[in-house]
Amino acid sequence: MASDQTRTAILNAAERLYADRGFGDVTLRDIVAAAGVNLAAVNYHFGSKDELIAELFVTRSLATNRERLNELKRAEEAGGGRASIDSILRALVGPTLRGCLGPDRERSTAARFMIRASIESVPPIRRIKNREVDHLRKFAAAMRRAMPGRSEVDLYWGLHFALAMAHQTIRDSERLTKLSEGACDLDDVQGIIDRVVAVSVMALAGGEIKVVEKVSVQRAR
Amino acid sequence: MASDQTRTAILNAAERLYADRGFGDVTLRDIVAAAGVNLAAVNYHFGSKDELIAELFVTRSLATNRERLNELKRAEEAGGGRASIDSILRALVGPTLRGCLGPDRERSTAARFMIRASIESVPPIRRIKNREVDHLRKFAAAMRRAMPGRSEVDLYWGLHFALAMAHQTIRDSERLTKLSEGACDLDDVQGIIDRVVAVSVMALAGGEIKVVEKVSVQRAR
DNA sequence: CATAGTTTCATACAACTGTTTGAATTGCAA
DNA sequence: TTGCAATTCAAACAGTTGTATGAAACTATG
Repeated sequence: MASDQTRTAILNAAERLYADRGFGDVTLRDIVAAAGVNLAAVNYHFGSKDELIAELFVTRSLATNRERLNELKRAEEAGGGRASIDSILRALVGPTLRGCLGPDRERSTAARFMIRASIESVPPIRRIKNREVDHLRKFAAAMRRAMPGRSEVDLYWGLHFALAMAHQTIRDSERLTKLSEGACDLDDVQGIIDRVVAVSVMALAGGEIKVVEKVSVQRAR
Repeated sequence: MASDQTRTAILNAAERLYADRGFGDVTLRDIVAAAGVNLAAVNYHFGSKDELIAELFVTRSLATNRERLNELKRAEEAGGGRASIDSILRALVGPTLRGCLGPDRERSTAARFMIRASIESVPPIRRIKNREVDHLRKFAAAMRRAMPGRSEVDLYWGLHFALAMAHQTIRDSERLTKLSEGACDLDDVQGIIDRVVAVSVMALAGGEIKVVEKVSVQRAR
């Protein structure tokens, strides 16, 4: 049963290539060359190029969502059923940022692939991506519990901005490095997470120091 | 001299198509069909597809930068030589947001094209885009003057986050609309600009917050 | 009007895309 | 071993891509 070997070789090669170069200019021939398998193997094992992409996206999407929800659950348990806004946002942006940035990018391929997928809206993915909203709704609900005084609209914008900062940091880390001439350390993942979370919390809490102190405590560990 | 007519027809059609559907799946034949000109006209007037894209990007890039700098200059004059951090950030994200969002998207094609260009990194554009850093440096300098007490790193991150929120809002406005079930009004451009600027200013001006964070950093090391 | 230079056009080209085919090979059960 | 299904492979397919060609149509100047 060597079929599994070929299948996973294709999946791994495709994920890496898509993560590195985007969906636009990666051909099936590139993938099979990188995987060391025959061209027809893709269609044999997956049916079509689109189905390969879809499988890749679904698998990784579920994994990322699971990781986020696990972290959210841990935060809620630690807080006696109600997580702090700080820890909620940390659960939201932490997994992706940790996966994409930092010096050890072993697992990062998966996360970088997801970033690509969230940027280049290719048809097979677009059809699936609607479910992401349902996933984010869980975080919106947790945020509502953490900040009952805040309006729905403010909460949604806060969530949106948190994801925006995280994603853009991953996508365009190069520009920030150039602009700051290396002063902004993109390898300090924990620092980046702290920063993104701190700004998001400020945006939601209107700059209350109490909340912020919590951030600093976690950062110092 | 009807050549100009054909040239601009191609430029307009290409810009609109690229803005709407991305660089990935817009062919020269799509462009010439939309422009109502012959297929060979593109290569005759621009040399190649890549040169067409490059010209489009350079033109629009200069226009956007000019608009931003004009707004920055006005803000600096109004402030007697030193613009407020608020107005600087407004000059940075305002033009793009106004161009891309809102109910009257007549001029938006140019701005949406620029967003596409900043997302899908196609070779002819990638070669040019390094100049953007020089442009952003002017805003970084203005921010430095407005907040002399702030560290360079904090300023760069603030600039980076401001752009991140603006771009993501344009790019993924659909998700926010769905998530909030229409509660977040993407047509209220001025409100969005205010929101992005407010959060960015908070991220930069949250004085005590940053101090606390800095202390915690020292403790952490 | 005539003519030189510019612009348009239909058409063809070579390269590349995802997909299919049918034969060859493999691994395992009888 | 024999037989059979699953898998791999080289080759070819039809479609699309950006680009090139050479003739036709046009424009403006003498």
